[in-house]
Amino acid sequence: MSSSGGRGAVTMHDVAALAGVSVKTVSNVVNDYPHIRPATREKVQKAIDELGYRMNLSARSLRQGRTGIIGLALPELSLPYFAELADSVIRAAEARGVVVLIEQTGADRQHELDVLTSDRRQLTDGLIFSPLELGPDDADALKVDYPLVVLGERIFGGDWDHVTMNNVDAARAATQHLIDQGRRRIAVIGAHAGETMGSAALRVLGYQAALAANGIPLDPDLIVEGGLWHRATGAECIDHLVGTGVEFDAVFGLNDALALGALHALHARGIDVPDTVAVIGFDDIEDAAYTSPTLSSISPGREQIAQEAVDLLLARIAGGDEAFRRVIADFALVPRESTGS
Amino acid sequence: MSSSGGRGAVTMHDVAALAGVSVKTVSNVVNDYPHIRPATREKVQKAIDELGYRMNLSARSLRQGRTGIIGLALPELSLPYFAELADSVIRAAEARGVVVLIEQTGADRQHELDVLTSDRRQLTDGLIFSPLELGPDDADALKVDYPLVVLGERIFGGDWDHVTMNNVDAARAATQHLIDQGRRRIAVIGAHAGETMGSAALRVLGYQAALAANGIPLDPDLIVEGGLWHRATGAECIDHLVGTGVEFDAVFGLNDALALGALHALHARGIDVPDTVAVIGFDDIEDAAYTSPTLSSISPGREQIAQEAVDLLLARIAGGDEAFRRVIADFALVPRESTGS
DNA sequence: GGACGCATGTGCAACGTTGTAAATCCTAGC
DNA sequence: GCTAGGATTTACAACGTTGCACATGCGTCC
Repeated sequence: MSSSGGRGAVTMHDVAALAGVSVKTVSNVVNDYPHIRPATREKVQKAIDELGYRMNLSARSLRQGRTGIIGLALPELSLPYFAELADSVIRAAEARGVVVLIEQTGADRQHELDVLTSDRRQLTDGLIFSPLELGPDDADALKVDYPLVVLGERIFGGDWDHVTMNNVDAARAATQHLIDQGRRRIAVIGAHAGETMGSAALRVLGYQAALAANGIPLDPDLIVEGGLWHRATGAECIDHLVGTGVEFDAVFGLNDALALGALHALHARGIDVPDTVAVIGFDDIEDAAYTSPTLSSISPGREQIAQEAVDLLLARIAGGDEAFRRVIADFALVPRESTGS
Repeated sequence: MSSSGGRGAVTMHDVAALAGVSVKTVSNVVNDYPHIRPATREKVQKAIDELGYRMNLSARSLRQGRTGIIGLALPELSLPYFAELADSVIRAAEARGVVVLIEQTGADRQHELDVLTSDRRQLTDGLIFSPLELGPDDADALKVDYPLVVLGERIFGGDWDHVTMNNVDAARAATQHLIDQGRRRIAVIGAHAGETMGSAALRVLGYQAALAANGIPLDPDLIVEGGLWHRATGAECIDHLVGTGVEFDAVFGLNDALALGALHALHARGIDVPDTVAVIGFDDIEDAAYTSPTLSSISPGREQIAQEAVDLLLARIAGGDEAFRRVIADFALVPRESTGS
């Protein structure tokens, strides 16, 4: 009856007493120590089952200096890309026997800094960190004394493991796709002025490279600023573009949320997608396949990113090799209706 | 320089030694024990700062029997409703000084049962559980010996706290809204045959009530089954409806994902929304405001649900009152373009 | 026949913190 | 100056587990 749970205080001592062995033997059984006679193992297992024993993880953590918890710090779960990323990270972690503590930074720089030194780091064996606001100037803050894996592009070349994607090439592919459809006046929305690093800057770089490779002149009026990559921002960018009267026949949203906001705003103004304006996004969130029209996008290999990140972190936690690694995930162009496919 | 972090082993003993007090005094300072001389407190604080001391939370947990972590079990984060719910729960928890461990059940019954008895329950002080597949027969499994707050409708009247919404009334309001727009052939998508409990059954009940109240006959052909409430299912439901040739001028998606899938499928078939077919969803996910056309929905008071759930759980963890409570969150109709607003 | 070596099981201490109860310090009251 | 009584501080044990070093048991090799 007593069920399990933990509150109810059945410890290794109880199991040991019932099985007639020492506490340490129970510990050995639980931890799959190899040298145990089958009979003993069975006896102990029976006692465990009978009492509904569950390991006290706090005690184990105290003793081992490990919690079996990894942290995942990201901007916010209500952004679909990060929700899907979290989903993948949790699955990957579960497959490897650890659990995930999620912290939201709200894309606030101070909050991102805080997360690195929070008391909670003491509760996790390591951190997978996806910063949005930290820049090269904050590199020092990332020199932490616990295992850290950084996702994304904001800060290069520090002493930590890094999982990223080739933003430049991916953005170039997205832009090239628009060009292949015959578009020449391609707007980019969500740019971050003044940044030379980070996803925004790199993706704009890829955009420029594609234009250059096709001999299309760069029109600064087609590059629209947009701080937060939310749907609302995407809509505002379109409003801005239309407001300035600049001509455009395609929109490259630096992420899908921006592109979705753009779709929305274009639709509201009666501008046909893709006939009048083609739209492509970046991230390939689940939504992209269900909008009207469906949204072309760049699939960033989210699953791969999540798994690599967890693997790198666990390797770092386990100790061993010293070299910090950079993993670059694969991307793929996913053409859909919004670019006429 | 040594920064903080925790790996690096500075304990209360170190602080005590540096400050020239006992370990317990350090503990007292850290825990804001009232009777400490200001001079002592200052001395200790200085030592703490100097050494960059951080409390070892595993040790504290072991000693106190509490971890400061609460669990949140939900189907999957890639479903926008649950991502947004998780966002709200994490915020609410943070405001109250606890952190959240998320477990995904994948909407699998066995996985939902496992989560209740998992070793991880030992790591959390309590659980907020949003089951999708458990039914009344599983009520016994929910009789656990740790603090539990159940979200949603699947299982009523057990010995646990419950945060829910009035699904029947909300569904009735959604249906009534469609009727108010002059619709009479209203399809429902995502129904679960044979269930008498759970969101699906209750929302269908509200749908039926609205029809009855307006003297509209119930046509079973307009009630379309749909197990998983994903976008893909919503699209399939529309395909099914169209396939059977049954006439309809409105669709009530039992959640927004279904409704979004329906919008998609209707668009693909060239059926105009809302002129030919009006569509309403349920959950009011962020997406609903950005689709084309924007999606009318029922806002379930997600923020309120999250806060109440965390508050109930923390109250239960703190002990105290014995009576199990049921909180019913408010809902609101949010009319948008998809119903002609 | 004795010793060696591996398989198996055990006792003890320690992980870092906090509850308890008791020690010590002060200040006011006489 | 002396003492009661609250304010402060402290020593000790215990939370449940595991690493370590060691004890025991047993088959095998010379």
